[in-house]
Amino acid sequence: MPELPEVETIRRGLAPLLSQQEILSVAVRRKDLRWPMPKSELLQALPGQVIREVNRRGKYLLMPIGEGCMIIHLGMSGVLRHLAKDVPFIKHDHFDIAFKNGSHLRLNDPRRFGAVLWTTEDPGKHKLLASLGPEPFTEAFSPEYLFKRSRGRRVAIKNFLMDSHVVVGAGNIYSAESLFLAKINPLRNAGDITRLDCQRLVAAIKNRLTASIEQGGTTLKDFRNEDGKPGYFQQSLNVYGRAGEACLVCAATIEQIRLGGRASAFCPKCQKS
DNA sequence: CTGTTAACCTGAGTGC
DNA sequence: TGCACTCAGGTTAACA
Repeated sequence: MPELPEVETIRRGLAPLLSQQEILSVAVRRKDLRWPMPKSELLQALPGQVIREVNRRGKYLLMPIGEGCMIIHLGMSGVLRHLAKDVPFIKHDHFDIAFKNGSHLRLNDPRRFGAVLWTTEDPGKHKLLASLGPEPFTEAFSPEYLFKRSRGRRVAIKNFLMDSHVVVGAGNIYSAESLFLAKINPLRNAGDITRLDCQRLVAAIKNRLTASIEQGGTTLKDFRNEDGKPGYFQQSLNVYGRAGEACLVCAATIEQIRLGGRASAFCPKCQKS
């Protein structure tokens, strides 16, 4: 479900709500999501502590607590909500933190592709985070970086952009939307992208991610922020989910193909090459 | 190392 | 109603 803008939306919403709130208790309601949840560590380490910050690395939320750091990933269907008071558990509520002030932080994840992890080391050194590519809003994600990184690669540019080891945060929606804005065909070989293409692409990715964050993310079906509210960026989508409809720029019919197993929509006229 | 595919899982939608 | 099938915002692991 969530790509970078949705995770960032949740991060910004949660940060002020959780600051200064002392943790009363923790509920780990099943053994594992994508990976086992470290139940005994969480139950031992969290109560009595405060979530000092809510940070983000790619699509991972990082919450330093006491001597360690909780890492949460929402997978495809995860929803992390802040509940002002006690609310009964519903189906697929897998993890819950109760605060002393009566509020809760609760993770619901039907498909269970998400994760709740715990580390006492630098979270950046965690196995899952250590090899991630640069954050899209940093200078490290530059046209030159993308150009060098893509040399010799024969994967389609869309799959290349969706690889979190190249750049974090661009999933199926925003890779497609960014390629549209940059006027690049998603089928192009990554290795054939020119320096000029890289300039356009890097600018397009930063632009689309920023615009979506400003709209509170994209709600296709079930994305909700920490407060239970949907995002509005779906109104700004140009190609994702619009196969068969008219391009908003040139009126050509949006096409859809499958790339790396994912539906990939593009405008055959605006994105010829 | 590169590239491709299957796998993890539930739920919603579609067609018969 | 029910069944079979497809698809969905992510990412890793296994394979050629």
